[in-house]
Amino acid sequence: MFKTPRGTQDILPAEQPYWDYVRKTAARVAFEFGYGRIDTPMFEATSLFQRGVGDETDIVQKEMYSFEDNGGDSLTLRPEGTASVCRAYIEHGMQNLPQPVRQYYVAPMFRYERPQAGRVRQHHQFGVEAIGDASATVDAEIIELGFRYLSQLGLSHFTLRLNSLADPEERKPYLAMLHDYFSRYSGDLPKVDLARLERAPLRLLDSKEEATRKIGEDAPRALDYLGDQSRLHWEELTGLLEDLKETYPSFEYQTDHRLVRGLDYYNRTVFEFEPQNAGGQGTMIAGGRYDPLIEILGGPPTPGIGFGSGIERIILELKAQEVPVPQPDELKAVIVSVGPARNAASRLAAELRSHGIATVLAPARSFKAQMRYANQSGAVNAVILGERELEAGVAALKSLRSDTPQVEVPLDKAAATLAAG
RNA sequence: GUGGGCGUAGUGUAGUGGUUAACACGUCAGGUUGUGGCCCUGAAGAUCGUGGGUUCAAUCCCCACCGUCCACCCCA
Repeated sequence: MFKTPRGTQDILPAEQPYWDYVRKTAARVAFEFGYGRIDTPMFEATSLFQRGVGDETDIVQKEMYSFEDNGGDSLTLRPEGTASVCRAYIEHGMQNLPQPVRQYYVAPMFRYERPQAGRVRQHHQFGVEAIGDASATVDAEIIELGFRYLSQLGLSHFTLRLNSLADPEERKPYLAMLHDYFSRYSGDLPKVDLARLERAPLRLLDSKEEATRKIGEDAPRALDYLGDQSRLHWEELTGLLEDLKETYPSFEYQTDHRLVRGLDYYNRTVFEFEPQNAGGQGTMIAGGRYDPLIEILGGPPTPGIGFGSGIERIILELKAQEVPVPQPDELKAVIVSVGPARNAASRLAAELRSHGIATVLAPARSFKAQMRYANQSGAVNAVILGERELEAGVAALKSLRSDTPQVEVPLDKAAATLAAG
């Protein structure tokens, strides 16, 4: 028997209210901040991600769905959204638009990973990108957007962590210092982290190993190695975030020098929103500034900042916090009909639908079975159309939700009566 | 990629080294002739994840693989 490929899932009708709710909320909040929707292809040139995400990252090294098409081009199912949006920015000359260019997307992403809670091979992200403005105002705007998104969804009990990774030229000496620092404790480091020390020293800072965390508490902090520009940027940002507390009484953030990033293109501001009782894969929003990226991709030097938010994880959290989500519009009418009235029933169904009344025909079974069907369908009304009604030119309307008595209405009044009720 | 838990009808579970694998929910039908919900009766639905092995005999024991869940890794 066929099954969904590993790490993928069908989103069945019963789940759709959550998806509708999240997508609509995302679109509304993006709109409120002046972000326009962008859709990019689901696959791109493989080299876009190699260059943009970083050749050395795990995503590119071992998680991409890459294939060669019949023309011999190497293509890759996008593992993240930022590279594509930046490619579009360059390709369509968006530097000629008023800056910054604000765009958002809701789209599936693909990574060959081992599935677990909050991690699948096809996941969906709501992402926003503001390209073309280096000022801290935009950093604050993006963070506010993320906060508002979560708040509007009805989520609470989440935290915002914030850090600066400095600019690339400032990071080099910092990384060297970090490496030296941890090397001094190499005897006390667990195996996993010893391996990481050479590969990605920053990663030691957010290690889950107790021993490493302890050592990491006194490790050199990127924030202490910011250059003048980066420092000014940081101070402006934290100032703006303090102001945000005036607008949003529940807004909080904490700077956390252990917050780092796996993707290469980030500089300066990085941030994450996560649930307070986060399990393994809890991060709901992760973002940051990526000033070097556009140039890396062959565009003019152009700053940018954005975030990605995993919809599957948001939905997990909506369920965990028991946030009620709007249910789809209800089915209004099930037409129950027998024998010679079935044709008239079809015509009546078309008539009701043309008035925007959701209508289904009960299956051609016994009368009793049709009534049962109507009851189980969850519809508001049964519309009964039998020989007697047909002769009288009426339909019998019976409420399935209450015990109000059944009424007969002329066929041409049925739509109006149902719409009113 | 590493480690651990788990794989029995659509769903949730029970069960046993040996004849027709059980229960609940769900589905379908019927309970007299045109009225649902409750109730009653019946039916359909499972190669007991797959492939090997042990055994006279395996759904049950062993191994491998696959899948799933969880943690690591990584990340949204």
